[in-house]
This record gives sequence, C-alpha cells and structure tokens, in this order.
Amino acid sequence: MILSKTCDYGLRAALYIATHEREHFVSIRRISEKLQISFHFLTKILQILTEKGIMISFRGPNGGVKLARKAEEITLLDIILAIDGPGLFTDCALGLEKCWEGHPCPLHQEWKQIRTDLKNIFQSKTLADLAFRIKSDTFRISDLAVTT
Amino acid sequence: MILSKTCDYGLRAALYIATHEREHFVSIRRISEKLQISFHFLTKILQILTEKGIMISFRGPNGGVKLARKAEEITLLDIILAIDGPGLFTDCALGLEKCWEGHPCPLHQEWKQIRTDLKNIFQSKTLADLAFRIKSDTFRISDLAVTT
DNA sequence: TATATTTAAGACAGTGTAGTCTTAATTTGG
DNA sequence: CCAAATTAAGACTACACTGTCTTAAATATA
Ligand code: SF4
Ligand code: SF4
Repeated sequence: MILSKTCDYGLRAALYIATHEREHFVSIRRISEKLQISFHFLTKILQILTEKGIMISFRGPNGGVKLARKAEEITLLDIILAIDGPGLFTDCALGLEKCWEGHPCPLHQEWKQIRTDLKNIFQSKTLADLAFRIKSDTFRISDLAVTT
Repeated sequence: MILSKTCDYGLRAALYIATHEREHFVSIRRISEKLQISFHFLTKILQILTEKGIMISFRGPNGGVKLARKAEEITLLDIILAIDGPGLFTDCALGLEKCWEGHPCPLHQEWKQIRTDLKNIFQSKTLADLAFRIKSDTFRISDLAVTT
C-alpha cells in the first residue's frame, strides 16, 4: 500500500466532510458509520488533523469536526504530509539512507520522476476537486455503493 | 516506503549478484557484509527468490546463490512480484476493497496512470541494465561509498 | 444543575513486518 | 570418514501499525 491505512482513512474522512456543509460540524460517529471505519480509531486520526490545523473540532451535542479552511484550499498532499509525513516523496526506492545526488542508487532518474509525479498529483487535487467528483455520484469513498 | 524493506534487500542483493560472475555462486555471507544486511534475514529473503525460481542456490564450501537466468532476462518487476506480490500495481489509492471501473474512487484516473508508470519502469529495467550502471561506479547499492 | 452528547487522551491488545538465533541438511576437501 | 563451509528450516523476539476500550473534559439543553 502506497499510503498507510491511517492515511487512507484520514483522506476518506476529509472527503466525506468536504462533501457536506462547511458551516456545520460533522460528528465522527457518523463519519465512521458511513465509511465503515472504527469510530475510536478514526477519532485519533482526526485528532491528528485537528492538531495540524487542518480540521477544527468541537465537543458536546452537535459537535464534531469541520475543515479549518475552505475545501478549495486543502490539498490531498496537506493531509498526506500531516499523517504519513514526507517519506513517500523523499525516500530512496532501494531504501538507502543517504541520497547523494552525483552518486545515487541505480534507479535515481526513474524514481525521482515518479516521486515528482506523485507529489504533483496529490498537490494539484484539492478536497473540493474530489468532493465535486463524489457529489456527481460517479465516484465513491466507501466500499458501500452509496454514501450519504 | 513504496517497497517493503524485505523487497529492497532482495533487489539490492540481486543487483549485487548481477554485478558479479554469473557462473560462480556468491555466498550470502559475503552479500550481507557488502550490503550491510543481516545475514540470517537475507538468507530467508534469498530463499524466497530461490523458491520462485529466480535464483539457484548451492550448499557447502564455495556454495551460495546465483541467478537462475541471464541478468538480461530478469526484471525488477520479477523480484518485486516474488517478494511483495502485485498489490502495488493493483491496490486502490484510498484502500477500497473493490475497484469497480465505472464507479471507482475519485482518484481513479490519476492513480491508475501512476500505477501503470510504476509497473512499466520496473518491468523495463533488467538486472543487467542496472548492473551496468553500478559497474560504471557512478551508482551504488549500499550506504557505503564503495561496494565490491 | 443534571443529563446526554461529543471529542480528548491514554492505556491496552492484536497483527504483521523485521530481525535473531539454533539446529538440520548438504557439499567440499583433507 | 571427518571437519569445515554453506544454505534450509523453523522457533523465537522486537517493534511498528492497527484497532479497542475506558475515563476525562467540554458543551448544549431541558
Ligand atoms: S536518487 Fe537513488 S538513492 Fe537517491 S532517493 Fe532516488 S532512488 Fe534513492
Ligand atoms: S480506480 Fe479508484 S478505486 Fe479503483 S483502484 Fe484505482 S484508485 Fe482505487
């Protein structure tokens, strides 16, 4: 898996939130049910996103989490960096510790290109972009056929 | 990490072997020292490659492992599939279990392309290709500066 | 104020990957 | 045949990632 399971859950939750009103808090319980993710586990993941300033949380009745910025201003990369860190975009394909340019591993060129492509994709897609696709009902963020 | 550590070790060991004579067996002890990989762990990894028919092993003095086919005929993909399996080239970017084309996750297009690019790179590079780069002494397969 | 709702925090368990160690089997060479 | 070298096999340990559970803190509303 290219992203950790934790990160996949975080992305899917963020997309669920982005497909709903920005003004309301969405309860984690609800997200966990809709996306079929363990409630407690998801709580911890969203706490990370809250600490990192990507989400805002609120306790008590009608509480939950919501996006800290507009969905147009949050990229997938923001969430991936918050949860998995930058490793995917910096690590060596062969697991070498030090990547000296000028004396790199033999996959240098190809891998560097792939890493760049990957980063560009995640950086160029905002939550709003994907939320739009999801709302069109052609795309889904759960193994269930329908997610409301 | 895009490949498991086990797979990185397997690839690096295969590249080390490919940079040496095809006719001789190379001892696992030597590979582990040159590449700074735990001997016993590497033994198990190379056993996998032997089981899968990518390597041939031989016990006793002057024993070791060697490539079962010519280095020109073994691709990186062969080794990755043997160790990590096909998941990297088939799994969903968001971790969904089922990937219905026609109702996929919202990263469908982009991710499918990246997966294809990745597979093409690994499939188009043979051990011989990379061994050539390594022998030119510009590239390395260890954190050490020199690997003989 | 009391109760219900909801996130926060942290302890804890399960699982899989990574790594270590011991013993067995095979082969060579003296 | 015997000793040394080397892979095979499997038990075992260590650690990180995933997931569960319990208790605390904050908030709304009746
Ligand atoms: S250049 Fe080579 S050594 Fe450096 S990160 Fe890329 S693949 Fe790894
Ligand atoms: S199309 Fe979408 S759902 Fe299917 S594997 Fe690709 S990313 Fe995953």
